[in-house]
Amino acid sequence: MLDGAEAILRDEGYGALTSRSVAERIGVKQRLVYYYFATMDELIVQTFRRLASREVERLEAALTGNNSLHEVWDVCVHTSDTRMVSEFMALANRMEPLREEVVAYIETTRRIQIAALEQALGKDLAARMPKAAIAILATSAALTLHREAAIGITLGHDEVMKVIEEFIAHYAPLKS
Amino acid sequence: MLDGAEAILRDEGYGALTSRSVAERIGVKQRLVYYYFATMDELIVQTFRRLASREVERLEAALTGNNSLHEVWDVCVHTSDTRMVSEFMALANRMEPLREEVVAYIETTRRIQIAALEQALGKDLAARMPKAAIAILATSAALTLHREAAIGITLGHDEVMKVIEEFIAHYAPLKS
DNA sequence: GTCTATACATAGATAGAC
DNA sequence: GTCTATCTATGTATAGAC
Repeated sequence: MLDGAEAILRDEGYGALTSRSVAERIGVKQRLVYYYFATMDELIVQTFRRLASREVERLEAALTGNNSLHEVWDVCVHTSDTRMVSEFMALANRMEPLREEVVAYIETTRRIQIAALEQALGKDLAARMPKAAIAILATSAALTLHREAAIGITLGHDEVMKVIEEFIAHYAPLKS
Repeated sequence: MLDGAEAILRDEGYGALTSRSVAERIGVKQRLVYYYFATMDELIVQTFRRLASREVERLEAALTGNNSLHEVWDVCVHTSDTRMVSEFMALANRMEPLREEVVAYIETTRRIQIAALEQALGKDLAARMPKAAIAILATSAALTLHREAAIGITLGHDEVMKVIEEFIAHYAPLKS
């Protein structure tokens, strides 16, 4: 059921996420949704909770690697869940219980990204730029690229990816 | 009526934008919305069109100034419409006529931002970084800051604003 | 132009049989 | 656990009076 909810959010956005659409997606009747979840809000929160913990796990695993910065960046970019996080952020504006979880999730991922930068950059020259700023610049750009690509915009996309990847390659040369 | 639609999008998101909510907002009956607009989609497209042309005008005016980069950045940050552009992007995913207009709008604003960077940076060292990349990094971060602030996140916000403002101040010293 | 009234679809949620 | 059936609220959109 959570799988169905995720699929709908990813493919059609939260406007299409209804008890009926979830039920149809997984081949059961609408009533069953309310057997497992008291309200739609609860289904949404639990869907987010599962997605968020899965993402945090991926990021934490990437952080332990030998090339943590590359791996963390890879997780940030090659996730088809970017669209979903965007949907959850929109929902969070008017669902208090979800809001708290989204806030906690974003702060956690940001801290992991900052940790990866600190490991990679050390006391290098790049230390002039606060790690938090680099993390926000890079992840914001990744989000924008996904959102824009979804509606057919590509202007400048190659350039910004190149800049970020060269930055990473420069300050965190690959170890084997 | 367009004012009412904007207010709702800004305050409550597109999920709350209905013919009834617009009518109530401006103190008329729901039927009147369909006197002025054939469908809700048409109201949405026209609301976006007005907002977009207003933004483009502001950006173009900023571009002609003596400190164009500062002014363009100022327009990008000090617009309470960031939230709305976000809502329109979400809507564009499932409304073809709106999609085209949103694409055109974003490409236009990006070109203006790039023009401002070219004026300010000239053949400076910063030319190593493509202007399109700088534009995307900065505007994406501005969008993220607005969206996150709306749900109560501030982690790293001061740092990234400082980085961007110092970049601008460094490469485009203020002229009087 | 602005209104009352209403048709019709679909949303969330519940009752109760099997 | 899963179903059929249904209640109520709210959405888009239209008919037609004033």
